[in-house]
Amino acid sequence: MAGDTREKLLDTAEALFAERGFYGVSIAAIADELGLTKQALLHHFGNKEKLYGAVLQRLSGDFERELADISAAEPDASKQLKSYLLARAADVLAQTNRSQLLMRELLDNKRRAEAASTWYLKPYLETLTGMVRAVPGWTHADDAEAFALIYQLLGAITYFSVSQPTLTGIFGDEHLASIRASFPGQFEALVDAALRR
Amino acid sequence: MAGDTREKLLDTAEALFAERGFYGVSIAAIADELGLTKQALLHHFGNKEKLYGAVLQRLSGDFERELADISAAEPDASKQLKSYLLARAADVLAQTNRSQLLMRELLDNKRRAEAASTWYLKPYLETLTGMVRAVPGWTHADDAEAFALIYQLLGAITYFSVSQPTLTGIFGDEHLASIRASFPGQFEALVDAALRR
DNA sequence: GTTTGAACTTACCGTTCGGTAGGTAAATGC
DNA sequence: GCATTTACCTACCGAACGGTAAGTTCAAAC
Repeated sequence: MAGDTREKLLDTAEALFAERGFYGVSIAAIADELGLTKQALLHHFGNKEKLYGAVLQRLSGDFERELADISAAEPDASKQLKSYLLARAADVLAQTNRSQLLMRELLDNKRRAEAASTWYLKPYLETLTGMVRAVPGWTHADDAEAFALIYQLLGAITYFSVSQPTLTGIFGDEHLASIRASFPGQFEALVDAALRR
Repeated sequence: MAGDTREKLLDTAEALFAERGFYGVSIAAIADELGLTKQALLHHFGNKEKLYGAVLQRLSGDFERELADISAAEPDASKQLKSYLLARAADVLAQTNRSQLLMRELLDNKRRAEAASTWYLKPYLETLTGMVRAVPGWTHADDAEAFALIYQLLGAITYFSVSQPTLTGIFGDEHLASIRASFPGQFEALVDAALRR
């Protein structure tokens, strides 16, 4: 299978899994969206679980690459962390798909057999906690403290991202737009406040 | 149907919906867990969607009641907010079920027909933003700013809560226990830092 | 110019899904 | 004491599910 064919299949599968969840999408539905039969998809990925795994694996690769890029571009570890978090906040507001997919995976993976599929998060999280301990005032924090901080900040972003569709229903487009507009500034203030201790 | 029978049915349905999601649970599976046939469940709730709706409605009632209790017990609005957030953090770490269910609902409700089922969050969220504006330094914040703050703090809690099963897989029980232990303190520091501006 | 293998296809299969129809047995109302 | 309602049950139904089997088509390899 050509590389860009594969990308196209994964794009569609990723979008649908994000929107409806693993159990909410059939392979036939994904194939339909692509103009194929479900057997064509099964031919390429073996079964539904493997297709889902391929989607997650690509996502995790992109994730780590993004983090590595920022690490390479910015020597100051404290600024690395801050700029990474702000970049993620901006990214996640613009495109909610991947946040939703990751959130679904957090909710579901305990039940799926190959839990291995999510352990890829470990190096990513460890890189982040390493960055925390490079921040002045946090050099003596233990693993648990650094991790709790990271998770609280990632949570602040992700939760909002995931909620956006619902918030449109609750508040309407205009009000949500103004909330969105004030989000990055608020979040930056939160990051600054959290890191300064 | 007797009140406590209904509670028992809703308890089981809530636990399973939280664990597997709407599409991941069949009414037969819920009924099995209760020692009934699926037709008995359908008799009580009409259809699957209505059963799910009843679960959400009960949850939202409990939610608002909890918030009202704290408002009644504590006159200082600033302390109300803080103690509510800390109480939720403690609550959510102890029992992850309801966080998971709400998260799933955030992810799915856009697709389900009766979006009305989640708008119940609106008064709850408005009460919270009202509390924010009673905090010194936040009296002149606009709706959007207050809301963004609330969501960032709720997100910090909820994301961690939802992630716990996965984190056990990544880090093991012992390390997760130490993260859990440091979480409330970290979160209190985050709340203090966020409110002080 | 034949072989091979990838990219699909149609045709199924067994299972499970949500939901309906129609019944029974026990409690409740009058 | 009879009628009605409630709480279940068994027996189905059509549709959709994930997956297998067995081709067909077609381009590249040798």
